Amino acid sequence: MRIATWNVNSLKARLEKITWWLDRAKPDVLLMQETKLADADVPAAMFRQAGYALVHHGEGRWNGVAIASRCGIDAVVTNFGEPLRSAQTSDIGDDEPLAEARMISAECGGVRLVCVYAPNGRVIGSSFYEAKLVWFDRLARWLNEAIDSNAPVVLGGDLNVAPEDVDVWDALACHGGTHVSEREREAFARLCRGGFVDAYRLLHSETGRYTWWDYRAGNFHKNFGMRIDHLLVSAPLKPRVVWAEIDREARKGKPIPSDHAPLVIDIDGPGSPFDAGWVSADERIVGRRARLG
DNA sequence: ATGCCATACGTTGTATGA
Repeated sequence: MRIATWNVNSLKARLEKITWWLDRAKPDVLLMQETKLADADVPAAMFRQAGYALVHHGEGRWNGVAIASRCGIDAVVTNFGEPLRSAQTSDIGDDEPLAEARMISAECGGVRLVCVYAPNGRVIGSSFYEAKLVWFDRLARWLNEAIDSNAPVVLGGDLNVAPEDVDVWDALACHGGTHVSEREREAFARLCRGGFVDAYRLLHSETGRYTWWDYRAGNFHKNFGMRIDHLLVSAPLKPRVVWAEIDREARKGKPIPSDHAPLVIDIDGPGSPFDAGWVSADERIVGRRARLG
């Protein structure tokens, strides 16, 4: 079983790229974030033609999460099982980050998938940063209450946290910003203490592997990125993960790609092979010298 | 990176992203 996650940065703008990628990587389940669509506007026909059922949880302009599956979709949960209330709703408290479409979950082929898009945080110490941490609290609470960690579960998506310094291109340059702060990393670590393990790091110890690169300043070409998209697996799945890769090829070329690349894992057996397009360690060093020089 | 690119919404600009 092949499971993938991809922040598509607009499902509408990425239709052609996604169609290409479904045929390329042939995932059984694809978790998507930043669809930027209302539920009524999802391109269900495209996914159906490609052989996938689609469930979506969106609000329109921002955020939006979806799961495409070709091995069934059952028991769908959105927004931690609560109604999506707008920020204008008067009874919503500061500790109730329910106004944004950032979570959808479903059971596909015997695995419970939890697809999330964590808030960005913007600036450390800002209200957005605090809201990000509150959102992680809410996620941890829902996992604790609603999820059996002794069952096969995959928690995946854009978590907007680089768990370790090796997960960013330059730890010094990133220091003081969001995605790498102690409190954000603690929120990530708490998920792992709750029984989940970072499936990519199970199989890859190398540095220089990222899932996001800024569109600007040639950052992709220089491999100045961050590993902020993750697939965390519950304990029963840990010994069943046989392969993991970040598809750097999907971040290239025309039409314009998302600024994130898909992350893929195979459970039990290998899926359809593809070349993820990673350069050698030596080439990465050349890129680094070019910046420092 | 100080927002250099990209998205949506909407209209000659604003909000957001990580």
